[in-house]
Amino acid sequence: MPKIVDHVVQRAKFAEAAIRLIARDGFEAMTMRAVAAEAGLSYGSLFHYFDSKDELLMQAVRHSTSQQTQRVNDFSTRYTGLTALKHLLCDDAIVSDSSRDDSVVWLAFLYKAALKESFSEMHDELIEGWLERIENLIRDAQKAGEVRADLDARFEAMAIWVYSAGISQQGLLHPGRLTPQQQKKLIGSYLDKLRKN
Amino acid sequence: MPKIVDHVVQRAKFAEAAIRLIARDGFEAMTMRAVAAEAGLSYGSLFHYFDSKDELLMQAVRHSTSQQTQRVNDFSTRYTGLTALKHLLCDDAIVSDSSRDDSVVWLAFLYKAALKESFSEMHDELIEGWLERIENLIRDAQKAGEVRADLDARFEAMAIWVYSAGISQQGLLHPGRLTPQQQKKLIGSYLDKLRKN
Amino acid sequence: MPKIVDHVVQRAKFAEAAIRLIARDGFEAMTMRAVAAEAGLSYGSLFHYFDSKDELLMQAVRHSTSQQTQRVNDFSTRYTGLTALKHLLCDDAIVSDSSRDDSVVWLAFLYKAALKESFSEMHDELIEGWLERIENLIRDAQKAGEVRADLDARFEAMAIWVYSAGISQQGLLHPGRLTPQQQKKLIGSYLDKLRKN
Amino acid sequence: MPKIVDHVVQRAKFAEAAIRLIARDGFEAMTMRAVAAEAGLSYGSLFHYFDSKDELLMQAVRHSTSQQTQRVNDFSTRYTGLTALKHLLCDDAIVSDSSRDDSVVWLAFLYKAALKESFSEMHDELIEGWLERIENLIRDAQKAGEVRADLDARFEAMAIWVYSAGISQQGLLHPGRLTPQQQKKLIGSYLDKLRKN
DNA sequence: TATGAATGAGCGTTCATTCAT
DNA sequence: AATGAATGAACGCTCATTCAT
Repeated sequence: MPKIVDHVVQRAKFAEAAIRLIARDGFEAMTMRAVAAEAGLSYGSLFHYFDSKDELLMQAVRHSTSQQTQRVNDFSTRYTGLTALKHLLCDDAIVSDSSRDDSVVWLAFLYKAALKESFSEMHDELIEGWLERIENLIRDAQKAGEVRADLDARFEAMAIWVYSAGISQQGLLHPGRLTPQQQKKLIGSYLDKLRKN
Repeated sequence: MPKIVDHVVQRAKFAEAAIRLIARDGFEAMTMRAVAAEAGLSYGSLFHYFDSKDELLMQAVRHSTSQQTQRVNDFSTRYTGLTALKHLLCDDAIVSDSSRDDSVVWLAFLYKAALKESFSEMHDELIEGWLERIENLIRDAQKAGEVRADLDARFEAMAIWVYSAGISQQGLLHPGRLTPQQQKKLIGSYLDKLRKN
Repeated sequence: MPKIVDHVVQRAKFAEAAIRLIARDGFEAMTMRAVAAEAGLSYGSLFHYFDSKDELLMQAVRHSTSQQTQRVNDFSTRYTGLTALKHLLCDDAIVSDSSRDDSVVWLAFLYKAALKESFSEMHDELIEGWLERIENLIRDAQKAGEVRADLDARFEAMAIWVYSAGISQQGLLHPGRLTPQQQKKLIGSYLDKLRKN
Repeated sequence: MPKIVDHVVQRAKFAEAAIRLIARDGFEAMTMRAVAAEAGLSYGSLFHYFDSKDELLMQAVRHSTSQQTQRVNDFSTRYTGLTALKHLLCDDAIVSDSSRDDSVVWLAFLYKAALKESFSEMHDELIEGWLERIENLIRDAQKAGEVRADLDARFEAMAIWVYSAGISQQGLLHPGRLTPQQQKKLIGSYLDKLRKN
């Protein structure tokens, strides 16, 4: 019988190592050798788990977004409507020290998505998931009377999404100018504009 | 004197070639040889005009933003206040086929700015210029009674900026989902929220 | 006892898989993993049956030549002298679609034999067997009065051998220019030159 | 002005180095680094002159065959008919120590030609040239009354070609069994069979 | 100044072989 | 015996940068 190993665990180790290295120097400057070393595993084994460097990036993105998703799900069970939306956006958009790594990985991924079909498709799917989630929360908030009923939920979801994408981007690039507090304020200010009266 | 003009012209040729190649395959995939070939100039001369590949990227960004600035200046002389702001944002944010190249270069630049001091500094300066411009237009609009006087112009400028950055990003990645029309609508919808009553 | 049969059967399975893969892309492009997959057996077990990739090639050659030998033996029991020789040569030299795989493996083996002692020795032994067989058939034919008695059987055997080696090689490389019919005609034409009057 | 170098000379240096290394260990075992070192030139420059390792092999084959062709041309101007043919074949087929390198390169090339279209095409063209040359010499010999007029020149050219290919192959693999003298004798013996009477 | 040849460190990836289970 | 995960040296190839002309 072969050595028994948990593929999921090994892939996660590599993905986490990749996230740290991408955050430090970018995806292109990250070498596969460095990933193996950072993960504390051998160079050769890296290629048992990932067919290519690009696939490793995809897994890194899945890893970091699934962690976010998990946190978001926690909020969803505790809050509803506009409050849930605020938590979702704050968790998603706000770039603090603790989430800087994920943000750089995300930016690397966006860059790839702008250039390569396979990444673009994955990006599409991820975004569609977020958009639906936001749209549904807006509808909930409309039903609960928190948000003006005349707004088009889909359109507002898109607006909220691009807004938080912008905040995330600028928060990453200018942590001094756009502190977490300011990011929260921007989001709060935007959501207030949706409120009934 | 004519030599200096030549120098500027050559740099512009290289910058334009770089923009096309970055838009096609990304900055890392762009080779210096390919830039020279695309520009129709010799390989060796490229290094007379740019000390490094990174410097060429910076010049490409300067080239593409200066063209935008020029267009924006045209609007500024013809319009004022909220109308000028709308033109500025539409020109800056909206990603159509014709501006896709510039948008990819900008994304490559953002990615670098997230990782490398020298790019980050340049990004800072560029953004600061845009922010001031937006802030001043908001103040003008407030003076003209177009925009509510109780709003903090600086804060709203920041909000507008991140919003348009998000639109630009998503417009690049999802030209199908976020068409130029929808981008305009998003901007218009946002500016409307600033209007008095 | 049944274990030994199994052993032989497994080796044959691997050898046949190797033959198919070598014929497709060459020995160097053939990976041990691919052999195991093609054979439908596990990767690790391959190394229980063969100490190295080179040994697998040797076994592949043995496998394909032993099949030829078997066919040749059939002819030997049914025919004698020049007729047997003709059958032997046609079976050995002629490259049809069905024997292309074996021919590529043989070429890979020749190439190795030109470079590596261990392969060269094996090649020597195989050739020596063929040469003796041919020589004996020529002698038989001489005794039977089919072939001129003044010819040196050993020398003619060598000539026949290199001739058929050349046909085999060119038949493999130019199936269009050197069809099975033409190959047969070349062999027939040559053997005719040995005939008494 | 750039450094002035003779591309043809540089390519020849690399090709000769490649020929020596292929003859020693085979094409697959030959590394590009070793070629550069053997040629006394830098590793990087190798790729200015050859886009790939396969292209280097092609050039090595062209280099070694063009040398042969040159020698053959010398014979052609000095001899005619059967005598010229004998010189052509002896030069082409006979594997002595001095031509062993070329023969191994040729075998490596044959192996590639059996597997890869681009090599196969090049092989085709080379062979066609040789076949025509042989055919013409046979016709000349027929006109001169040296060779029986009833023979099909094209068919006999093919026969001679495969015969000499076989001799070359076996001469390479068994220099002990098939010495240059024996090779000459085989060729002479074959040509005698074509002679009138 | 202009040119393109030269350089070599460094990359992603491969893969025969080993070995723990 | 059987399995497939682990290993790491080695490969072809790239390319920014340097430099001789």
